[in-house]
Amino acid sequence: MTQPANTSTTPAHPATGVSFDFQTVEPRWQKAWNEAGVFTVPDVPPADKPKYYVLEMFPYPSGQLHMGHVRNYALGDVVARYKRARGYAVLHPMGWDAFGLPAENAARERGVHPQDWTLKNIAAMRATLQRLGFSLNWDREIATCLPEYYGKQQKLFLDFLQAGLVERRESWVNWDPIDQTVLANEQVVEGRGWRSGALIEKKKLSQWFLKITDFAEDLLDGLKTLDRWPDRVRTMQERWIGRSEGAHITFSLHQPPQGLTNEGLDSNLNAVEVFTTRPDTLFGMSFLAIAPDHPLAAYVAQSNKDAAEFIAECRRLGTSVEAVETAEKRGFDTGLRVNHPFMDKSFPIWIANFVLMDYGTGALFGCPSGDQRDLDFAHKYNLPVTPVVLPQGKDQADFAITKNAFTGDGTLINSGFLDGLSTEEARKEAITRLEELGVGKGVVNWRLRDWGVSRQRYWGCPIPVIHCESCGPVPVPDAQLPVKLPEDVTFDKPGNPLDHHATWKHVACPKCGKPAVRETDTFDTFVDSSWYFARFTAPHAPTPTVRDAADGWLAVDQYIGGIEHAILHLLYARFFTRAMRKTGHLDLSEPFAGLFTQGMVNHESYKDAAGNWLYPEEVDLRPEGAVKRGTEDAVTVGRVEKMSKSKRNTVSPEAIIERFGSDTARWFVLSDSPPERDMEWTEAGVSGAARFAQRLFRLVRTVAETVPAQNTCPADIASEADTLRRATHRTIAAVTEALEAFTINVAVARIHELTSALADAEKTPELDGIAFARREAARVLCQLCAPMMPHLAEEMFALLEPGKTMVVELPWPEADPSLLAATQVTLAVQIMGKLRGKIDAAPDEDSAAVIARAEAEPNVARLLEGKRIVKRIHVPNRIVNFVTAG
RNA sequence: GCGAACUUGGCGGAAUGGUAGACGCAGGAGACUUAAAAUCUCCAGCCUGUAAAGGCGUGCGGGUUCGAGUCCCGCAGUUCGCACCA
Repeated sequence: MTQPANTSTTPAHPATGVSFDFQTVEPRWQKAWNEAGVFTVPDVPPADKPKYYVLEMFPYPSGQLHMGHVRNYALGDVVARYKRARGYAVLHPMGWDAFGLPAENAARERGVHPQDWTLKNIAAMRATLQRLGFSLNWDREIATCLPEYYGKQQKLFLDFLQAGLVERRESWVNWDPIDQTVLANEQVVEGRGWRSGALIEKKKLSQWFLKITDFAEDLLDGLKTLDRWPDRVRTMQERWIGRSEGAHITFSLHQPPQGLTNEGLDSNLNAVEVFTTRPDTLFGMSFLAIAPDHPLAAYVAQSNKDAAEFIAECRRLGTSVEAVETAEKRGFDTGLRVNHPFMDKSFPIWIANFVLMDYGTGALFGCPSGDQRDLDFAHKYNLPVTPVVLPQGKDQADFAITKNAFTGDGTLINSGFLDGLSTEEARKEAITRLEELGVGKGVVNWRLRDWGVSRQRYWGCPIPVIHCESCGPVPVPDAQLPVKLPEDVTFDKPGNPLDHHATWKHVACPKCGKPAVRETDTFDTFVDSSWYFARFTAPHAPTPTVRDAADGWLAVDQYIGGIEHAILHLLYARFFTRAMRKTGHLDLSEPFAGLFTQGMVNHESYKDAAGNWLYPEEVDLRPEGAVKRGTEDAVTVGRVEKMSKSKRNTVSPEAIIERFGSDTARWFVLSDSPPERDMEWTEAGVSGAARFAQRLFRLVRTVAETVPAQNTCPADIASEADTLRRATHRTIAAVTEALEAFTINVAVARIHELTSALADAEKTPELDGIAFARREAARVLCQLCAPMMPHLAEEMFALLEPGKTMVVELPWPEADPSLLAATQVTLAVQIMGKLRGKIDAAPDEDSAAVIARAEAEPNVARLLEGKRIVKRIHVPNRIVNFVTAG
């Protein structure tokens, strides 16, 4: 569906006003691009071009595009337009991450149906994106909340189920006893439900899990191949997956505890299995700690009220790791004891609030001298501390552990048969001995847990399963897909509307035909975003993917989004890709070959005297201080922070486009700050960007109107013309390099420089060759700024070369290598590394001549007088450094 | 608490181990204008000095090097993530 480059026409009459009239010009070029179909690509990439898939993380349709989106999509559009100009077939689609809690909150708060709310938001945000002129394939738009998308997701889930990648098991959720609903971690504020204020409890529910741990090793190994990902993201994922080598150790119970009988005691409760990465410190043990959710804890609680009370308290902490780990370390002594595997000693079993049931075996042995948490715990409850690792260079006689545990490597002491061994040797020896005794073994443990995907919510993709009393959970047959969300739901009672829907829920079992009920849970919205990049390659196909399309376009060559997704979303998408390969939907492991994480858009915050937050448009910034517009009341300027509704420090993209135009908005978010870093939105900055756009437009228009066109460069040109030509070609090289390196702020700076050079040339319009050089510079400026300010670029180019092709159809300019070489270089002359003068030299000039000239430089010669030069260092074209003595 | 990163003029930032502060914003001086806006020209890290020049300077403290914003070690501050927000 792409159009040949020479068939499109440029609009007949570019703006004729005194300056760049963005309000009429921008929509006109958007129309011209669309009519020429320049951004449309086929489902299977064309054979005559290399393909390039650029994707920005799709937005959640919250209602309004915000500046963070503008920055994200402006960055992606620079890449898309640049790669297009470099001759690639570019896939650059857009969609909506349209399921999620905010739609349900809106339904409960304002009585609007989640679907209406979402679709309305999508329409508003799509309009803004289109106004911004991004080079998107709008014919590929998807929304995850439409059955066309989520029905295919249900198919994927059933295929995963078939392939053994899905399991049903119990797990803990945050339960709000008043609202009778499950809460997300973010809905739990200081241990209470955000709406009801009730103390929340952990509750166990049967839920669906995707077996991401099946791929733990592969997900870890795959990170090594992702050489176009930021190191920090790879490191974070590596830590998250968390491969650790250690041992499982079985501690047998010392004696049946008082008041407890073995009756009802599971055989594995006769012993406690722990995981440790430090079997070498086993002789330093002083207690054994189990998670509050450990089966043994539950067993103790049956007959011990205090234990039950302590466990209940721990449960009120909620399910987030952060809550558990920041809470004060507390424990409860069960009175039970375990035998030490190597020593004839027993140690107490504590229930401790910092032990996680989800990690390892939910139990650990405490070695206070070798672990800070264990040490703090030991001090609090008066448990003994035995040092077992002696740091290098310390003497055992005066080595003691007081406030700080020693976690490093050293030599084993107080450790029986391990004494004298290194930490590493002791680890191996301890495991060998445990295995010989049959009470332990060396294991690889993963921090990564399986992915619980069940959510007790309405506004999500229904999980396509039917529960039958006789058959158990039964997959919905393919022919009955998609399982559509019922639209006739109400949010007037607490809980999930699907759960109390009269008809939707009750169906016949597909297997036996008896009455059964649908699964009323829906998928975690991370599931939706785990495969959308693949769906974009064949967005309207009846199957989740079409292999020719997916194989042709994937992997995503450049993925762009916020650092906040560094772990979960990216890891889930990497897992889904593997699972989809296993089930035949895809044929690759790594979905995102290149990843770029952009920073946030921040803004100053403002407060009036009463402490109320003010919107930026309510404030006048004056040199003598900020005041409230209209009232002149003093305003306190707060810190620069992430734009947020609660602080009212937001700027609406719509308003900015209205005032300054899309190109200015785009140019500003790309200027100044490096894309990966946070940027500050300022009024002064955006008006500066607007001034530059107008200035560039005026300069190019002057060239178009006053400088005659010339096809070839005259043989003899004035040095001013040569200077401009060199600036032009250096800028092509520099901007190209900057765009390749994603340092777009540097590309912007180089374009500023060439603009100034073109302005300088206006002063000498009569010189030989200057006309050619000016037209060349103007044309190049159109092309170089086009990825950032595409409308302005088209408008200027239409003035410069009327009736020809659009910039969007021109190939990227090439720098002439003969114009890149410097004709003269300036070298710094240093004495002992301090700058003392400068000299000029020919490029790559002979060392001896350069050094002689440097030594003779007056200021250098003066300072060298009476000193002995011991070394002369010459770095060609850079510096000369004299090392002196005495 | 654990994990990851970031820190350079008044501000955003630039800088293959080689002239720190490119480019921009804000500021100052001047030109144009009846005036303002807009535009254009010039100045500008801090300290001493008329100048020439010199001293100091990339969060703080050490180290490697002829030479460190850049590499190494330690510290502080800020930001992000922590599995049911997306």
